[in-house]
Amino acid sequence: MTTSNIPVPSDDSGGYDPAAIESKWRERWSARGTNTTDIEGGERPFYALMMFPYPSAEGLHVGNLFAFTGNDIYGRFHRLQGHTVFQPLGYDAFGIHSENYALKVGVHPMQMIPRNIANFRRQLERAGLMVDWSRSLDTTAPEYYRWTQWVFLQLYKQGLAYKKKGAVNWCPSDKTVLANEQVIAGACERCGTLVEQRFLEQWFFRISDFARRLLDNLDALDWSDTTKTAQRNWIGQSEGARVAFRREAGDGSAATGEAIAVFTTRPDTIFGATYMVLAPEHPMVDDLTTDDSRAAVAAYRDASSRQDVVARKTNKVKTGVFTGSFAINPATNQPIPVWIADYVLMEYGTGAIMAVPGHDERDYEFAQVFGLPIVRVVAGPDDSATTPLDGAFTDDAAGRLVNSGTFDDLPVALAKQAITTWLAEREAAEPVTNYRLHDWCISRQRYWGPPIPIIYCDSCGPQPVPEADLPVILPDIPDFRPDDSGVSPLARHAEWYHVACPNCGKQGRRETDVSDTFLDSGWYFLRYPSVGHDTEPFDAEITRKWLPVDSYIGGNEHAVLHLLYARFITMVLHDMGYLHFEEPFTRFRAHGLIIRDGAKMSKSKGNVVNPDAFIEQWGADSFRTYLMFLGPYEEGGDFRDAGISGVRRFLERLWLASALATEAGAPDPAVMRKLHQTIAKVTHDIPRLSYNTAIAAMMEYMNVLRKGERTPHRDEVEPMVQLVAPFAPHIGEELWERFGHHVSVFDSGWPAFDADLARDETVQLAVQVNGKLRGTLSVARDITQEAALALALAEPGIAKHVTGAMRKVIFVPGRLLNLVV
RNA sequence: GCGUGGGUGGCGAAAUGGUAGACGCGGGGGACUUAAAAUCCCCUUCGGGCAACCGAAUGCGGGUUCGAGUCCCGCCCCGCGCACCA
Repeated sequence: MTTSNIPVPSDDSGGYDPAAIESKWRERWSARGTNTTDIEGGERPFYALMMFPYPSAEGLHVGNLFAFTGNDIYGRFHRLQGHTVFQPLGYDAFGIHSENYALKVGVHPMQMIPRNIANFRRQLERAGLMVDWSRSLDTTAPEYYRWTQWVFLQLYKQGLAYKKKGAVNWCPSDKTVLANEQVIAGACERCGTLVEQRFLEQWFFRISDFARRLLDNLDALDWSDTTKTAQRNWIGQSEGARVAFRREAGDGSAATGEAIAVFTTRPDTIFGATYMVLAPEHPMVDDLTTDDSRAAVAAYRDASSRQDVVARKTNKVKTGVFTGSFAINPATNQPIPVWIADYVLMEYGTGAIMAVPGHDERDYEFAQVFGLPIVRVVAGPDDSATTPLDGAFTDDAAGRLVNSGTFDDLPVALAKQAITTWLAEREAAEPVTNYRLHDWCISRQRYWGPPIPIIYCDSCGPQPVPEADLPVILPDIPDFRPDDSGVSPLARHAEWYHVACPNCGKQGRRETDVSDTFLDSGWYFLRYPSVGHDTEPFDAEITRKWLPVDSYIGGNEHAVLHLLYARFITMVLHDMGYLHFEEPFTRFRAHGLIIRDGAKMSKSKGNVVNPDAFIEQWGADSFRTYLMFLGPYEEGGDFRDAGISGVRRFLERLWLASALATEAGAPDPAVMRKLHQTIAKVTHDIPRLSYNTAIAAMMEYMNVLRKGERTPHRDEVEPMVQLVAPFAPHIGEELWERFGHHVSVFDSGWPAFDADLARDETVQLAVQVNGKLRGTLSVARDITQEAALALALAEPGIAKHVTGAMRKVIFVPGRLLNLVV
């Protein structure tokens, strides 16, 4: 029993019992359909999307709840502002995570995933999220992946899906394809064997065709700059030139026939290109290799193919071999040797480079190892043409050309253009924009994913599965373990694998690869509002009303790939006329990470927060509010178990104040002033996701409210219930009901801010002398400089610091007075 | 290496160029209680002082400004991402 200076109500309506009111409101919301969105009729639609979770067997992670709660507050706030808010949540349940876990514990994913989802659903419901569960989805359900396959077929139709050989990680001991995350420091995570590259025929999407658009559209999006920058870097645009190096004919002159194309961002350094390097996999290598070099080249290519695709270490010593052939430098007309080396990547540019050891660090290292000539063609401010190089000189901003014929003395920036133009006139170069972005490999030689809807026919070639035949059901096979064939386990199931060719009817074979999980998540936001429409992936009218997504919140780990893929899919569907927008997420914010007691949470450390236990002990409302209070939402925070008690105390005080609130008398103007200042602060902070400061402001208000031995007035408390509701929805509903309302607090509107009520009549004016604080004055808000100055000088504590004549007075009305002496 | 976000009390953190440390945890003291828990009140950046007060302080060194945690230049350290991208 409380013995506070606030008297206990005589008709004690009971203390705050989170367990009781939370289960009450869970049932109410479900029975009343409070969280079900009126998709067709709702006005001012607002689509508040959060990244869907992978339903792990361990259950909901506190990081998931942190993310979802932040989104929930944002969505509930918009609902209170009068929007019809749609806040769906589903499960990203296909993929390597589930499959690996299933393999480890020996439970089939088709049994495991539904169990996990049921557990997630239970935990999510306890968290009090305003999720419309009638429109959930599960990427592993045939009614969902039917349309994932449909998306693949649309790209195929557009010529944006194609097959080519691509590198995969191969463990020679386990004889299986490994995902990149299963390769640790170049070795198989299971057995430790060094991983090799293998080249398999795989499906790719031509996302690189969209590089320019994906880059340019970023400017107009309301995304955080860090996310935009991450995308820009990933797309990796660079301006440069494609330069053709003709092969040397044997007599020092250029041969006719196919030239070697290189991409360079430094055409200005071409006079310093003293050799060339091709990637070991470059298609011209065979042709360029002379008989004398054939054995060495073959050995080198073999060795480099054995390297894993993931971890090519930066600081290793450069290796390579001479092909025996020469090419002609189009600037100097001199023959230069053609080498192969694995520091040149086939995937970037043309797979071949002109090597300028004087001005590129990698080329310099290589030239040092193999004794190749190093020529200076750019001089810094203190260098001459003959200043020796003791490393690559790469400071191009300060450089001028030397040893470059008629281009000597030109600054680097001008020389880039001049030399490109000069070479172009001689048909040896053209300016090009190159992108780092590669095409998206969507093939997975795995079981747990949507089968790629293609049928191979010996007569007709690859044929798309007709849309009417979708979905291509993933069969329930007991042995889903990958084997040493290098193809998906699906290939072992003849009854599934053999199928009639949709074109000629003869026996064909199904594609046995499944698609990347990123394809599942590349379009799911289009599906949510149309869940239940079984004849189409998304309904045109609903999509026009609800999309693009108004607000998207998710983890930084998806800031690059997932968002890029989703943008790409959206762009393609837009171009095909299915969508009226080409950018799916109008606004995106990444939330931070939760750590615990200063360390990352991990099972091995045993410091993983179990949300169930905390909700059990403290209630979901306290747990949610604490998660939002422990740090800035976009940065994350440090979970300390003891910290939650402060938030719980805050909610207890609100409960008590509501129970005591009276309608007798009038509200206190000073309290009302603070209330309206709090309304302003919370209204300002929520859209900025500054939840921690919004909560702090509400706590501050509660501290003001309970000062003095007075019974709070209803008008002082009731709006607080609305402010708190997005954070602590159950107590929000309960107190709102106890104030006599019969509709949900979330349909009650947001408390109105009254600037007149909020205005302070007196302010604390800081008085500085030479910028040092020497006192404060309690003065009228609109005091003049003269009056403030007089008051300040009348204070002995201030006046004593004014030792000489005042040279200057700085006055910031209502804030500060600075006397400069 | 490149990119990116940070560095503020014992701890989590606040601060449109204008009173650094709001709010909360923890700690100390007190009230209530037979007692404890809960609750309430006061104190809590550091140094000096009985105190009024004085001085120092936002990773380090400079600069701009009447005034800098905030802006500029040069460093150091930590987290995250990418990693030979020509």
